Amino acid sequence: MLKNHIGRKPLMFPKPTLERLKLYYALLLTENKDYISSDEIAKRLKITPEQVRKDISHLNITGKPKVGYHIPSLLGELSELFGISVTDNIIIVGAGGLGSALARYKGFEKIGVKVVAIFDNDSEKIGTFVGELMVLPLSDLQRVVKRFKVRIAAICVPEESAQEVTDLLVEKGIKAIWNFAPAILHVPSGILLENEDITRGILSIKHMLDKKG
Amino acid sequence: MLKNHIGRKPLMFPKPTLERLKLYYALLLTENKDYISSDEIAKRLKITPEQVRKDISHLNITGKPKVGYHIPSLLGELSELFGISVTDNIIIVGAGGLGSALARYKGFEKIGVKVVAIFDNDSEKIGTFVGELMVLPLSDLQRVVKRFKVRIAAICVPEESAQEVTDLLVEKGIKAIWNFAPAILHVPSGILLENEDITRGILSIKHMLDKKG
DNA sequence: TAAAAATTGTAAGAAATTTTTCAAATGTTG
DNA sequence: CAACATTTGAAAAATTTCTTACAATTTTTA
Repeated sequence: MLKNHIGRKPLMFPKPTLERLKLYYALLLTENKDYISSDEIAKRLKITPEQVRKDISHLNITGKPKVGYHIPSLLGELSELFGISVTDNIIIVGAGGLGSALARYKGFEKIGVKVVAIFDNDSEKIGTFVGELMVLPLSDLQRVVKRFKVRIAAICVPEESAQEVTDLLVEKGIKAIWNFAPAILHVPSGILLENEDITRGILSIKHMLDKKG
Repeated sequence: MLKNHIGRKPLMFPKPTLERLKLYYALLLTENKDYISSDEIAKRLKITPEQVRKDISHLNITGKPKVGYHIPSLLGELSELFGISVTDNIIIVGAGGLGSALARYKGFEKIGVKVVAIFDNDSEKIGTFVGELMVLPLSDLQRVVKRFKVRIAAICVPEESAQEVTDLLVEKGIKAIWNFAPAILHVPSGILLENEDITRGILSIKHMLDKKG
């Protein structure tokens, strides 16, 4: 359980519930009906409707028997839960293939995320453009973080410099590290670390393909 | 629990355990000592040593009191568990920013994954090179899948064509879909689907930053 | 309007996972 | 070599998460 201070509702979410709530959010975004039943969400996501109802029961929302849940309300609750209504300015460190792809990613807007800068150490890359953004040297980091009130940084540098970059970011006031490097990073307590190592996904696939169906 | 047929050991893994085992694998890859204790693994990954021991107890390996676990053996067990010793030829569909970045990703080799082709529909892109690979039209799909015995395909196309591409891939004999599109995909039973939607990671960050630390 | 059907909400029970505890084994030190 | 410290391994307890079961509510239909 993740505890939460403010009142209103219990506001404690089992971690697995939180993961599923993200899926509901993604699903509902593409839905253009007004109402949806737990049964339908369940079928689409291959889980049980009871599970869906239980998850949703954590939110400040209530469904209508025989009709289902009001999708805009559900989306509203989930937006609030995930802080989507507040736009976060984020920065990307590392303008290689992954960093550039991330900088151009179209999906950020609808979840309240805006990439305000991309950094690199390589003087060949500095000054070139990735989409609309000019690649900046790390010496501009402090200025940008202050100016745009950046709390989140994505790390897209090679494994060997990931820790170094992390330390620098934390020093400059970054509060959350979104790590795309295949490295185990260390952060001071109070700093959030989210690992996005893509090899994990394919390890699951390989495991399942070989060991099961 | 994920059940498994072949004997030797119980070979059933709680899903959370499996996730942590991947982390151990990543951690141990960068380690060059001979032995490591549950305590050290735990400290690095910010979990408890008991948890680590319990996880490792699922494997066909046993630690030495006062010394710890033999790292090469542990790596060997984990490699086998995740099928890393067997190389999988995978293909990428979608030669945009993300697809290209993925095709150039260096980390695949050490987990037994090789990208053998990248596809796109856009005639502007077909024939251009991404690293060493020429972008191919989807009409070449069948040939490549057969020729390289491809079981896994990564989907890096826009949301709106993701389902269509999925259907095509399944039809051509692909057994596992690694989905990078921000879409809820449907696959026939027996086909594995692994979602890698990167927005999920940052939703977690936004939630935690606002609601807690 | 009353009965029927569909759907939510929740409490209780079951299952899965994590934490606690502690005995057994193996090095290490005096 | 004996006492001690460290570390594993495994059983038991506690906690968390999921499933089951069913009552309550609302719409539909006759």
